[in-house]
Amino acid sequence: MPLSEQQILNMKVKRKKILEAATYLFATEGYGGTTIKKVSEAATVSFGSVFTYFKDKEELFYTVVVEPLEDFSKQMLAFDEHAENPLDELKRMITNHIKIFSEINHYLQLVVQDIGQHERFRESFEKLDAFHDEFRGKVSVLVKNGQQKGLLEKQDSLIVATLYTSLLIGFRLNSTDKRYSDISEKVALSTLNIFGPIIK
Amino acid sequence: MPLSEQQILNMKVKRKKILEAATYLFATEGYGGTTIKKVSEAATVSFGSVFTYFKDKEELFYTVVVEPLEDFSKQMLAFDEHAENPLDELKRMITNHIKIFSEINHYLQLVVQDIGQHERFRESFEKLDAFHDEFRGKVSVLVKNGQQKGLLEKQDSLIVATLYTSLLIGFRLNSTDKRYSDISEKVALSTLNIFGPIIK
Amino acid sequence: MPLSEQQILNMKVKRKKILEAATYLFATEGYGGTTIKKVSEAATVSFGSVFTYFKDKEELFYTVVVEPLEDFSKQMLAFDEHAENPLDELKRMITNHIKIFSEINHYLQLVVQDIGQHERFRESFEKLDAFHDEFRGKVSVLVKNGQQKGLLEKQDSLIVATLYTSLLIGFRLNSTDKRYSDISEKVALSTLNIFGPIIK
Amino acid sequence: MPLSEQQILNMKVKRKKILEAATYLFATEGYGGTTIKKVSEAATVSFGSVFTYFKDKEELFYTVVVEPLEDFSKQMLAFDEHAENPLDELKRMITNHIKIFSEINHYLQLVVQDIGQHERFRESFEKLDAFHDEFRGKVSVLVKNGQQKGLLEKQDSLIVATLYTSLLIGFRLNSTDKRYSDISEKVALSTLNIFGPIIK
DNA sequence: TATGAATGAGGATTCATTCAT
DNA sequence: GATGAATGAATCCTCATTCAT
Repeated sequence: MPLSEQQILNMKVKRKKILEAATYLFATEGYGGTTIKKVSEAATVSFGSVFTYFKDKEELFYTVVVEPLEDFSKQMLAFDEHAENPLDELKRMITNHIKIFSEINHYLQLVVQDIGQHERFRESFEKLDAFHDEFRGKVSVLVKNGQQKGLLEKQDSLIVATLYTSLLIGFRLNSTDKRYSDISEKVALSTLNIFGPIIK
Repeated sequence: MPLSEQQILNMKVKRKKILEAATYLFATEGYGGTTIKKVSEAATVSFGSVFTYFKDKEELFYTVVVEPLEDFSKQMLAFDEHAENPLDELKRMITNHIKIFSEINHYLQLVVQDIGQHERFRESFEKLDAFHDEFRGKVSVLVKNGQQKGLLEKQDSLIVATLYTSLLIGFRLNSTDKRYSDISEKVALSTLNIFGPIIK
Repeated sequence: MPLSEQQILNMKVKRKKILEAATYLFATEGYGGTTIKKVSEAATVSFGSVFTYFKDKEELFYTVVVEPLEDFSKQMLAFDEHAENPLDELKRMITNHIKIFSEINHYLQLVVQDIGQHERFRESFEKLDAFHDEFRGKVSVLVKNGQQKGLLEKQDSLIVATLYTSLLIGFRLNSTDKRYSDISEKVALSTLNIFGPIIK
Repeated sequence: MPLSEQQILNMKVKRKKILEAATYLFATEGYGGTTIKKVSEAATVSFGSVFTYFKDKEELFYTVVVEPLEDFSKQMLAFDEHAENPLDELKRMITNHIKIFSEINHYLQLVVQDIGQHERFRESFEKLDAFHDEFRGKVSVLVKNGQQKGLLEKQDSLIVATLYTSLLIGFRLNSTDKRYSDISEKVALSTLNIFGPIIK
């Protein structure tokens, strides 16, 4: 007797509630500071249910880090590195990225934790690392494109791409409480500078 | 019976060994993943000794975060925001900062953890935050100085200062394994761009 | 709506599969080491079904111990304690018993567990104990019979009967892996000695 | 600062109390039915102390099975398989073994559990098995010796030795409650029969 | 001050049992 | 009857902290 539509739906909702609670808690209290009991309470789910959906705490953490990555990755890579006008594309990209980052406060904390303790969270770290490489690579191509067209000054494009990621991450970490939106335009403009635009 | 010179020295050495071990462990395994036993073993110190030097785990963490801050702060603030030639000073400053950051891999992990979980580590976070404000403020003054002298393009100097910190932090986080030194010069040059130098 | 023939048959088959799986698991992994999930998987039956057939784990264990007892008892008592020729009867009996025991490896493990932990498994233990008494009694009568006919040397017949049971049990326990059949004839002969046959 | 004599003594006592409580509980309630809490209470020791002395439950079980083996083994092997008069030696041995077994009620339950679930308790089982082999081998030599001297009838000596062990184990299991001592002499005499003594 | 055994509260995990479908 | 998700009590184990030596 297979599960009914309704049951499957309920389960999906439940699973999502757990993941959301876990994301928040892992981010704000760390892996060790997060207990399954806290998660179950925050998700308004029974204690045992957490284990119905996730084998153990580690799998829960892994899922919380890796599962959003696909969607996040898609958003972050949504720019055209071969654009006719690389400078415009760059501006659009930056604005977009800042917007994306402004919405993933907790997730980013998780990511940073995972990176910092990559020995401990090896598997999920590898996924993150793979994405990071892909992302930097693509940004780097766009930068080269801009440089060849004489729109950006010559710099090591991979380094610049890395600095750009660094900036995105670091800025989000630095701005825990403040509202991004108020200043995002200014931020975007200043950020563009990192790429050394020749005519703005 | 007062302690002999030698004893006092031994105790200082021991305390330092504990702090070093704790820094490494807190950074790589997190607060929850770090146990006093691990610390004592990594420091080649008896289990009980850790409690001789630190009241409890929390105090150990606090110390590990806050104690290096004084020295770190001094190094980070060692630039002249009223320099005659702000652009040169900026270059000098960046190079210096990158060098400093290259040496504090583990400590920075700690800092990021502390910031991310500032609810949990309130006291130490406040110290970090205070330093951050001071630092940004001073950088911001230097930037304004440069702008007034027409050497830097006009931007919101506080935002730029924040981005600069973000970049320093983010870049260090991103470069877990690679050797900074190999690329630090290029990084410094690209980083300068953030400040919008008009003539380089 | 009464159940169809087929349904009733299916249920009997299912029940039996569960009992067989449970016998094996209780025997090899102990009561505590056996979980309902394992049983359901080994019986290729759904998790919930185990509870359809057995109220709880305890009832399952009880059934697994007690239900085979009736049949086992019948087989074990299938000898004539008033036989004309007690020595021949004894030989026949021993051979038969050894054969029976050779086929009940797992069940015997269960029995021994039950006996060893009789406090815990009081109810089933009582059934086992009752059978044991009956069995020893009947063997003892046969032995006395033989002694009176001058075919067996005088010994305490109940003690001998107890030793005989002990030997059957002990030998089965000792021979986990080896094939009984290869040596069963020799074993039977040597076992006979316990009864002190005067002319063999 | 090494532990004082007194402390070391206390620890030995504590360790022994735990082992005794564990032996009793494992024997009467099984591995799964025995909880660390029960053990600690029965040993009048704090819960945590059990883990100070034994890494985990499994190690506790292992120790409880294997540690007494050395002493037990020594006692059980204390007979001369090359004795001038094998029959006398056999009698002495049997009496001695019955006495030994009369004192190890709980331990034997443990052993039987270990054997029955040898898959689960592989390591300790191997130790038991090794002893069993040695024991049977030595008994077998004594039997052969007796047979060559015409004091015992010809039988497969290894099978007889196995039957003998079986009987010792089986009898102990069968006699949970009764006092051995009352009947041990009769038991010894009847047991001797297994070896087929020609003149008694 | 140094040491490491003692303690028990707290946390992860398991699992028998219930129950809605 | 059949199924398997939901539940939380019970269990193993860890570990910060205490304290006797």
